[in-house]
Amino acid sequence: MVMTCPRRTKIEKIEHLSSRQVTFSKRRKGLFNKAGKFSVRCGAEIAVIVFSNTKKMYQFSSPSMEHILSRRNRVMKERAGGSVMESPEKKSQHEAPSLSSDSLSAIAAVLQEENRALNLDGSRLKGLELDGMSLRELNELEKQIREGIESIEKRKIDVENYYQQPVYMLEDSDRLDGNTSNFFSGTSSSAISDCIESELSKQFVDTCLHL
Amino acid sequence: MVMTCPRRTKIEKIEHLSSRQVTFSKRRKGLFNKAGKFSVRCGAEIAVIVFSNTKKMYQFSSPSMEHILSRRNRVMKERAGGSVMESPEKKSQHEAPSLSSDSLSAIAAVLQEENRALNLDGSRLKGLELDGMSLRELNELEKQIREGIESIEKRKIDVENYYQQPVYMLEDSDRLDGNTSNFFSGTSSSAISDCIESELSKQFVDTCLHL
DNA sequence: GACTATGTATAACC
DNA sequence: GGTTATACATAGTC
Repeated sequence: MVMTCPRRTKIEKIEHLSSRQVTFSKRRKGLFNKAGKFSVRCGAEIAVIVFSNTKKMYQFSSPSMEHILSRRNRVMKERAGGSVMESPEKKSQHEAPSLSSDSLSAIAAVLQEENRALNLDGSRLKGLELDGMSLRELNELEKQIREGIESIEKRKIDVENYYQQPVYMLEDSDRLDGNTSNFFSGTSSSAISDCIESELSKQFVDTCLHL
Repeated sequence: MVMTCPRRTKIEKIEHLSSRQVTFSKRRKGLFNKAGKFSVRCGAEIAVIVFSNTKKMYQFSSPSMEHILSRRNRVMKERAGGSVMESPEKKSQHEAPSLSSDSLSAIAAVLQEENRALNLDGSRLKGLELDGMSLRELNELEKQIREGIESIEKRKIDVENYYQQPVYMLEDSDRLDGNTSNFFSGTSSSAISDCIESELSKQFVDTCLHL
């Protein structure tokens, strides 16, 4: 019988390199596992990004990483907008100032990155570019797609009924449809797109950029 | 003496709303705490982003979130660049010429529109924003999605077989397991994006965005 | 990489 | 929000 145990309560960097590396692997696995259970059990969306000492990157996310990061971008943009417009006169919008070349290029760059992410998301929903996805991610993707099919089938029935029914049924049909998009209500483009639309100040652009 | 215990091994969504919310808080705290200790003990950089059912966002990160996300962007960028079949000349690119404000606005506008379209595409593949689609279009969409599922199922089988490979494959398998998307097929969105990519790459993407 | 003694997280109760 | 019985994670050893 061996005296094997984690007796240390001290949270400090592990000195010995090799044992630090093995601990890294174990804890990473544990953390990702915990994150996964958390997301399932609480219906939450979770993303975890880890960089090891050896510069290697690992990531876990419950829906896709791109999805969560873009959702975060949206939130950050809202917050930035809220805090920037904190002045009492926030209703009185300034005349949209033209953006500097720097801001524009920054925006273009971010848009480009968002495009890349959106493209990847879209491709994967079509079953393309699946390289590098874990089994877990694939299952998640498949689940999402199957939910999508259900919505589409429902919608098809609605549309069929629409053709077969007098006009006064239209409203109900639309209501039903409105309920269909329950989870992602705010699917209006992206944070950065909005950014351009409202032509916000350079200050805000900088906020956007600290993704 | 009460029989209080977490006897459930089943990992499924908690039914009751209020208990799900309290569990969310507890688990979130636990996860963040664990992430923090992990980062200290292993000298790793960690970022965690959580969205609750109630749409609230929480985040934890060991250095700053911005630092980690920008580091991730850099990695993704490298991977995308690495897997793209680059023409030999492409390495010796021209000195990025600075673009006029006007051209940048135009580029941004195009990107924005592209973004909008991509967003809509993605949403529809998820069964959202189906308003205004004809029956024929819906059928087309469904067909595409079903093809996607087939690819994914095939891919899942591949990945499963991958896991069953002998030990010498383990290193790669571990990377897959860690959800590390090791190679990103860097298919740029479109001709326009490609064009912009070359124009912007050095000057803006690298400099401004730290991609 | 498996084992296991011990530490830690947490689900149901108050 | 505190407590506690149990499930789970993990550090050290083989």
